[in-house]
Amino acid sequence: MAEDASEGPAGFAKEQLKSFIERIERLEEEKKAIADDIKDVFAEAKANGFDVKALRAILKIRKEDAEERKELEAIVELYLQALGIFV
Amino acid sequence: MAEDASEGPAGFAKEQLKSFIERIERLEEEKKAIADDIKDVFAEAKANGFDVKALRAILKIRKEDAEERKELEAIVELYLQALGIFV
Amino acid sequence: MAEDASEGPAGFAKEQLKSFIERIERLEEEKKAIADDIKDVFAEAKANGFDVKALRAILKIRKEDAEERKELEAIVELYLQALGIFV
Amino acid sequence: MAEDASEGPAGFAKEQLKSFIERIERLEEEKKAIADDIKDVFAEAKANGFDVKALRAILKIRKEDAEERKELEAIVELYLQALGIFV
DNA sequence: GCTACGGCAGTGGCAC
DNA sequence: GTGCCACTGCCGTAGC
Repeated sequence: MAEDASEGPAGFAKEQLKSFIERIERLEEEKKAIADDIKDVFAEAKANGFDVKALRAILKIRKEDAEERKELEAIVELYLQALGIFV
Repeated sequence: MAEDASEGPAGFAKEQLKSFIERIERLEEEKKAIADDIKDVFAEAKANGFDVKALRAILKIRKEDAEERKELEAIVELYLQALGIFV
Repeated sequence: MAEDASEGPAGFAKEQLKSFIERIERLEEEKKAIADDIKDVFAEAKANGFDVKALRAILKIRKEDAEERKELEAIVELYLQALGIFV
Repeated sequence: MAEDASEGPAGFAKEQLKSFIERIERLEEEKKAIADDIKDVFAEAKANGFDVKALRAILKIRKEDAEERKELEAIVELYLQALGIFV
């Protein structure tokens, strides 16, 4: 037989391609489901009288604080390394 | 005491707010984890010689097809219901 | 003469197109020149014993602080508006 | 006095550091201003009926051509130099 | 050369 | 029904 079992007439791994496509599509479905869940939570919060825009602002600030903290730790680490020669 | 135990001095349900915030943050973490997984799959596909841009194009086409199909089904359903009155 | 002097046989404003293209190319050159200047400054700093990575970290933090400050002002404004009914 | 007047207690040239940071921030502002100008030109072109995507494609092609030409010239130059030994 | 990041454009949902 | 805002995906740029 002239060709590898894993490759079709087109000369590439058709099954592998199919697999990648399907894995991604599956993951994207999951991602979308979670995005929908998030929407639901906002809707529920709103139904309980919370201001969605304000909630978003809070989430944003908390996210940025967390990131900034990580960055700060990184830069401290960086400085410590830079100073390491003197320690 | 004039106010409900679930409400603090600020006059709103602090615990409830906290709950909403945390639920959303948790979901966003999950979403991000999946996004990372998708990235990994693309990377793996690339490592296996596939063109990522082409993969994206395929995914896009399939997605559009799926949506068109859903729309078609929806409209067919609508017609069937409309006809149902007479059937 | 059947056609406007500003339009060629292709039916659109060739000169105008040329003008847009050249304006953008000129601006992109300027942009690149500045990017190169920035690179030079980093190189100079490095030659003076500064850690480029640390410089970048500082710049990033300063940039984010400035942005965050703007956002904070925006959210304060938001709150003030929300409270406006009580003022 | 053990240390240079230009260095503070921290043992490095604080003023120099400040200078580098500010020079870079200034240049980045200029760069951003130009990027905004470019945006404006695209917007203007669009308002005049041009397809922005097509404009970008043209710019890309011209840029690649220019780069290829430069590379070609560089290699020709290299050859000429190599041959120069024997000429 | 590849990877990661940031900015921009297009799309969809929400409020008015 | 229209306009506005947020989200996602895409592209070009910058760093390792």
